[in-house]
Amino acid sequence: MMLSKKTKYGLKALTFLAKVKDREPVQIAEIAKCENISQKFLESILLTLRRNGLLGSKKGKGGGYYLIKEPNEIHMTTVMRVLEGPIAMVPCVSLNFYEKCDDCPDEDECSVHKLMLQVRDSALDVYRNNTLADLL
Amino acid sequence: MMLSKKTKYGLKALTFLAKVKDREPVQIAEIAKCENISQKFLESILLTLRRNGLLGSKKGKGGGYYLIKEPNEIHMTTVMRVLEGPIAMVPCVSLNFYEKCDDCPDEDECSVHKLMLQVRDSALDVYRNNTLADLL
DNA sequence: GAAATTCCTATCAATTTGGTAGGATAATAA
DNA sequence: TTATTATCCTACCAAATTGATAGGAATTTC
Repeated sequence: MMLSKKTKYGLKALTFLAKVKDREPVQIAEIAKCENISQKFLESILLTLRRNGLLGSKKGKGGGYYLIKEPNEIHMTTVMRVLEGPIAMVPCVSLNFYEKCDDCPDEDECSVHKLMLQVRDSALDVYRNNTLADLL
Repeated sequence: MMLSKKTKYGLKALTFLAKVKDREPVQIAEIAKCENISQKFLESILLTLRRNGLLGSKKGKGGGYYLIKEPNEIHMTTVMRVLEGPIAMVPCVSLNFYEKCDDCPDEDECSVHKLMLQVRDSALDVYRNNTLADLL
C-alpha cells in the first residue's frame, strides 16, 4: 500500500510545472535536477502524463514540458488514476475498474468489501477535494 | 496500492472466527476450505495474527485458532497495521513508522506530503471507526 | 504410542518496481 | 542544409515483493 515512486515523482513534477511563469516549457533535465529524480525515469513519467492529457510538450531547443490546464482544473482523482491506477484497493469496490472477486460468493456479506468500500469513499473524498492548486 | 491477498485472507479469517460460537478452535483446513484460500498460505497468516496477539491457538486433536478478544474490541487500525503494514502511503506522514524523505528538503512545502497527510487521516478515520464486529 | 494439529524455516516462481540504454523523431538555429 | 537540442519510443534489466509450497519439528489428545 505504499505510494509508488512513479506517482511521487509525477506529483512533484506537476507541482514544479504549476509554479512556472507563463507556462513556459521546462526541460526534463531541469525538473529532474531540482527534484532529485532520476532523469530517465522521470522522462517516462512525464511521457505518460502527456499521453493522458495532463501535460503538453515541445521538442528541440527551448522545448520541454508544460501544464496544459490551470492548476485548479487538475483534480487529484485524475492524477492518481493516471499515475497510480485505480483508487480502490480491491477491484470489487472500484468505480472505474470493477471486477468481481472469483473467490467471494456474496459481496454484500464480505467484510473486506464492506471495509474497502469505506476506504475508497474516504480516499475519493480527499482526491476530489484537492486540485493541483491546493497543493502549492 | 492494491490490498495484498495476505490482508484480504487475514480479514476473511478473522471474520470467520468471529462468527464461531463460544470461540471454539477452528482448524486452518476448515477456514481455508470455506473461504477458498490456499491452506499453507493461510497457515502463515494465522501465525502472524497469533504472534501479534489477535488470535489464540491450540495444538493437537480438536485444536485450531480462535479469537482472543471480542469482535468489537478488535480495531481495524490494529488489523491493518499487523497485516498490511503502515497505514500511511509515504513514511513521511506515518504516525508509527515516521521517516524523513531523503530527497525532500522541506516537508511543509511538499505537495506529496500535503496530499498524503489527508489521505492518511481519512483512512485512519475509517479504520478507527470500524471494529471486527462492524464488518459482520 | 499414534494421530492430529499447529509451528517454523527455507525455498521458489511470477510479478512489479525503479531504473537504464540507445537510438528515432522533430524542432530550432546556424 | 546541417548541426544541435530536446522529446519520443522500445526494449531491457536487477532488485524487491508477493503468493504460494515443502517438509519436517513440536505439542496435544486419545
